Amino acid sequence: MAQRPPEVLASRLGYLLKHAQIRLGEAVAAALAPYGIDARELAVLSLLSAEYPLSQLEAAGKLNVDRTTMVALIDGLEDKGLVERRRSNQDRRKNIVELTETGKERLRKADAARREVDRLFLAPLGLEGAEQLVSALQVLVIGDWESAP
Amino acid sequence: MAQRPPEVLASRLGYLLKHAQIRLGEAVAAALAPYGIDARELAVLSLLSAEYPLSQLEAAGKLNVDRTTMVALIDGLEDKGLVERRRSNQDRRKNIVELTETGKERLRKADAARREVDRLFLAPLGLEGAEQLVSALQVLVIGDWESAP
DNA sequence: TATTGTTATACTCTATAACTATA
DNA sequence: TATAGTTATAGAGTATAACAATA
Repeated sequence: MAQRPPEVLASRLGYLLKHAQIRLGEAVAAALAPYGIDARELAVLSLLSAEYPLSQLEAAGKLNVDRTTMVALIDGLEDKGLVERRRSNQDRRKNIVELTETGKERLRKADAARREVDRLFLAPLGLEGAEQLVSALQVLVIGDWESAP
Repeated sequence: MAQRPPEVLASRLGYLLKHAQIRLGEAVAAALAPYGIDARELAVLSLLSAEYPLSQLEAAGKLNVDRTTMVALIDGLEDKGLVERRRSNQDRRKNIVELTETGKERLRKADAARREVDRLFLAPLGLEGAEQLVSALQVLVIGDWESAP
């Protein structure tokens, strides 16, 4: 297990963000394990479910992963029976990726588990504090895009 | 450059923490480049400056890096003339790592640059919002240790 | 010619195992 | 026997380059 954070580092934004992410990541990984997927695969399923239809390259762009990485990601999800590739009729170079029925069901359950992890993770802040934290992070991460659409 | 975040992901804590870290990390890397060190090397210098004396293994433990990784890290800092190894007299297996005068000076300037990046990064939140965010992250990351000393 | 998906390859980062010296 | 530092090696993860199919 990790040691108590050194005081010099404990006030640095980078350190705090990194370790918050590490701890949340461990909790999410544990919560998702029973569903046989990891956090990134869940993100792929969520994206494909929300924005249809997406080709592999379009999904890769939105998730900020390389297209070669996306091939392996979709391979994995397809092996698990959660998504299917089909050729686009509009552009036969593109693979439209869609969730199977199994994939939709898995997404529903796994995402509920993830939301519960988020809730427990933020619990020490109280309801209001948790909402403030999420809002602040949204300003920092998404705020830029408001002005550059 | 990255695309605007997909709406399904923009409310997820993991996504927000990850991307906040990515953006801050890019800004910090750019700000530190003139000083010839990266964020982790700065963390090593800060730690060695704050807690003296530390052996390589002790420093590795506090920074949560493998001892073999620490060897390479110290090698790099030593090549740059920022730290020096010396055998501990109490236990000749241990390398005490200490900052050189150049290292102290570099730390001072580079850490000022890092603090300025943090300040600018948090500026959209206002002073109070920035303080609230840091406090909330400290509760999430450090809070646990209060009860387990 | 350019783009999409794919494969093979190379690269980066970190961890594991084995060795030396010290305890 | 165990620990600290080191080195060499292996592994995971990702990116780069080249290729086939399609536009």
